[in-house]
Amino acid sequence: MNNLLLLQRHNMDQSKPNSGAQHPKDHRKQQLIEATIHCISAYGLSNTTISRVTQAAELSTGIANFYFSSKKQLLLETLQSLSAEYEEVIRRAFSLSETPRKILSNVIQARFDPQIFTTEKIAVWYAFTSESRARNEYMLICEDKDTAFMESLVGTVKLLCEKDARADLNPIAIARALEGLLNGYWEEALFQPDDFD
Amino acid sequence: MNNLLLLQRHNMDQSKPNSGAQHPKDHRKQQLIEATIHCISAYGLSNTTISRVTQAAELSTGIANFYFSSKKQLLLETLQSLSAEYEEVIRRAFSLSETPRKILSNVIQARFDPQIFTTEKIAVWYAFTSESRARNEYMLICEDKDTAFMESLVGTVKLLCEKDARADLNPIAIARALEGLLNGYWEEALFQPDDFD
DNA sequence: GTGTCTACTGAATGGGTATTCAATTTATTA
DNA sequence: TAATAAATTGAATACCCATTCAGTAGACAC
Repeated sequence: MNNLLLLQRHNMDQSKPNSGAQHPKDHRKQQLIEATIHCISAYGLSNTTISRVTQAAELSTGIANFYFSSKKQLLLETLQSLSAEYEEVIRRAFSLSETPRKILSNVIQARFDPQIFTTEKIAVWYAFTSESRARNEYMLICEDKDTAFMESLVGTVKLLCEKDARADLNPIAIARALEGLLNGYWEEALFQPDDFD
Repeated sequence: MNNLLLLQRHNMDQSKPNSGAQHPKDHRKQQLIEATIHCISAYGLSNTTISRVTQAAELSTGIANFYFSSKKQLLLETLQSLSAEYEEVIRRAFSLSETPRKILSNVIQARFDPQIFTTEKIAVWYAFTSESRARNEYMLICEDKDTAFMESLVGTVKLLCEKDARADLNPIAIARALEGLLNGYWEEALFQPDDFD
């Protein structure tokens, strides 16, 4: 209980520097979303319960339905949060407007950015991807994650090929192989937690 | 009910040609495993219930616990069945002992073999992969699937590089990129059911 | 101090689901 | 055909879990 109160205070305090952009309410939501990511990773989507999530967040059972209309909504917002974070990291890497070669390098780096390249988060992506056939809301988000990245990647590779006057190379195939390679490293992280570049 | 009886007879009849290797019991198990694959693909692992599985198999509720000690066991054997099938298809492609180039081509073909390259089965692989962090039994099988394939792939690519006297190429990197490319097509199948080579 | 508002709690509720098992149907044997 | 064994059923059981809501605790106003 003492921990709980400390945690609340701590969160409240943190909310002040963030001007008005982030309400105190959002802190609790974010806290629950993070606990959800942890639980999906640790127990799997099928064994992620409200009770486990709220326990991981060191809050009471009822809190989840106080901040989210339902468990379904909590899961959806968890995926949305993950997606927004991913897109932000990748977008930033692209927006550093330098040479195509540098952009490509930055994007590859970005895929290993500790903010998104986490065993936990990768496990959660897999979980939602696998359920996306059953849930259209998931499908749209998961699909977006890949296509947005791929389109930008193809564009950059195309620029690089033109710059180097390598018309013999197929930018789409190269971008695909690169994306596949990166996904391969992501998947590997799932099986071997101790993993390097 | 009529359908059910026809199905049973049908299965029994089929069991006879298979000598003693496959007991009649195995038919029911296989039938339930196939229904499980369908349900995981259609509803997701978290919404796959015994009731749904048995309904999909057009059998009674109790049957699952008659052939499998528990739901957990049914899921595990479903994954094992999928894994055995995958390995068999890939192994066959490798064992056709021809030139490295031909082997490589066969292996790539094999990854699109209709026996394993099915939207349903790919969705199920994703589902189990995502839960593998939580369940060690899943982890071992999912990991095996990838490493066994990769090792053989690296070996073949290495042969190919030597044969063509291309010491400048890195076989491991090439094999990884190829595997990534193939996985990319698999993932795409999840989102775009109408998909070609 | 009293009152009110907001954030939060956690026991209680209700719906769902895995599992059991006595009864029934089907196959096998005498 | 009758008797016995094996396979299958599905209602009953017991458990789990999402959701609710009456109640508690702290913050702030007066």
